[in-house]
Amino acid sequence: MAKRRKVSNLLGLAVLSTVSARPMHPYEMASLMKARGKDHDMDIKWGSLYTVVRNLEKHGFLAVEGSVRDGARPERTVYRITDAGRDELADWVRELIEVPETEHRRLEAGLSVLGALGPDETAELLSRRLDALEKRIAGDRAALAAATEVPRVFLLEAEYALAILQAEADWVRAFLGEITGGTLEGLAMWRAFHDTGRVPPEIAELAERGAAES
Amino acid sequence: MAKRRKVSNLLGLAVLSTVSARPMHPYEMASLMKARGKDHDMDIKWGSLYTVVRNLEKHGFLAVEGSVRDGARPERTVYRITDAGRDELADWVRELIEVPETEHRRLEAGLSVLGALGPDETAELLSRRLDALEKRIAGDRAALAAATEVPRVFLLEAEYALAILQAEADWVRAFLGEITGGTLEGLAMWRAFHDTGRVPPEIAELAERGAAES
DNA sequence: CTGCTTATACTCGTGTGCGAATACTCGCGT
DNA sequence: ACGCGAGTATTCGCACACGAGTATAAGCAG
Repeated sequence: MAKRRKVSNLLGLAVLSTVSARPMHPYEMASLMKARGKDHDMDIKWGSLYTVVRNLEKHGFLAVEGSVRDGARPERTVYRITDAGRDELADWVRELIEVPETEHRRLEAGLSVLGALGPDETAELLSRRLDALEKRIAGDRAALAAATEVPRVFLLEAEYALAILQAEADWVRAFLGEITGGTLEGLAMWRAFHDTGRVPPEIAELAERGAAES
Repeated sequence: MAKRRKVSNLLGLAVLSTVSARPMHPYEMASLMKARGKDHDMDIKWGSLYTVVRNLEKHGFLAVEGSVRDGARPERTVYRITDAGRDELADWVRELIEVPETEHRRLEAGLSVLGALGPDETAELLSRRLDALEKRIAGDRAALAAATEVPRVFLLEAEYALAILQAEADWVRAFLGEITGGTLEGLAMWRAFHDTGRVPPEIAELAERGAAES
């Protein structure tokens, strides 16, 4: 059980990584993150940024370098990373890389309550999802291909995200095929349940047991 | 921009889906969810349960059916779903199925700050991750295969989760191969950066640009 | 040089997620 | 007949996330 982080918001990881280059003030961190596509994988919430920075400081991962007054601008507090901060950063990355998360995918949640929808509507929705997915995949793939001058080491996240997106699209396509093709086992039951609100009781019980794994 | 839900915690979705069968009190909902593998995809936080139920009630998706005193037990409040609740449930599922989420994967975050680790350590960590992933996949696959009496319609989430897990494992395996095989473009640079903390400045700039997609 | 927009830089307040504590009851072993 | 652990059912309170608001400065159009 990975010990709970003092600061658990992943924005904190991005902050640590960003200030590890040189001391800077919060707004600059955010700008830098935004400049590289960081906001793409992990969108930056302004409200959280300052809270997170303050917490990182409280736990000794950041220290106040000083504060700069630039003309009449509001005073900006400049932070630098501490040794503890570097350790935390490394340790955090290690955990993220080593331990496969128990992901909570939204589609998974949706699929688990599909009873609320009928098969026909589901098929319709899934086909829209598939369209969106395919557009996104095409766009991302093009962007990746266009970045020829950038060494691949810097594009790993994007490649990984693309692979997962692709797997999702494949799964959705296959499932959609089974609904429209009528080959899905239990399709009739699903339709009946949606129309009448009833499910054969012995089946209901099976469903309870069914998902209770390992 | 999918309109923000009044109650955004996905636990609320599970609650709505569970009480849609018949009125019940919060603890019973949780037990039911736990009984089917719901806690597997979406682990139930006791603290959140009562908050979420109260919020669902506040927004008119649940209504108090009454309260039952069973012997000397503390009084239990029984909730039933309202029409608005059924609408919300259906609408929510529609959104989850139709709209591909901007997922925030933890591995993605890790990969984006890999600079903090060297290639060798990364390879080591990834190979551990791969082991864990493969064990999990084997286990899930076996559980799925063992549930022959359960119609597939009830096992969709598990199948989907498995497909994604498999894609992750594949990607990790390929990436790991590139590190250990030395075929990863920019590997030398990565190693140099980790050892010396320096990166050729023109490359640094490229990296900034690189990830800034569409 | 005046008024508008956009960027800079941050603070505040609200809601809520959730760990931990509480308290009572039932069944089982001894 | 009694103590104890497991199950039942819920409350509390803190810390955190983050939307929305604030205020000033720079750029630029007319």
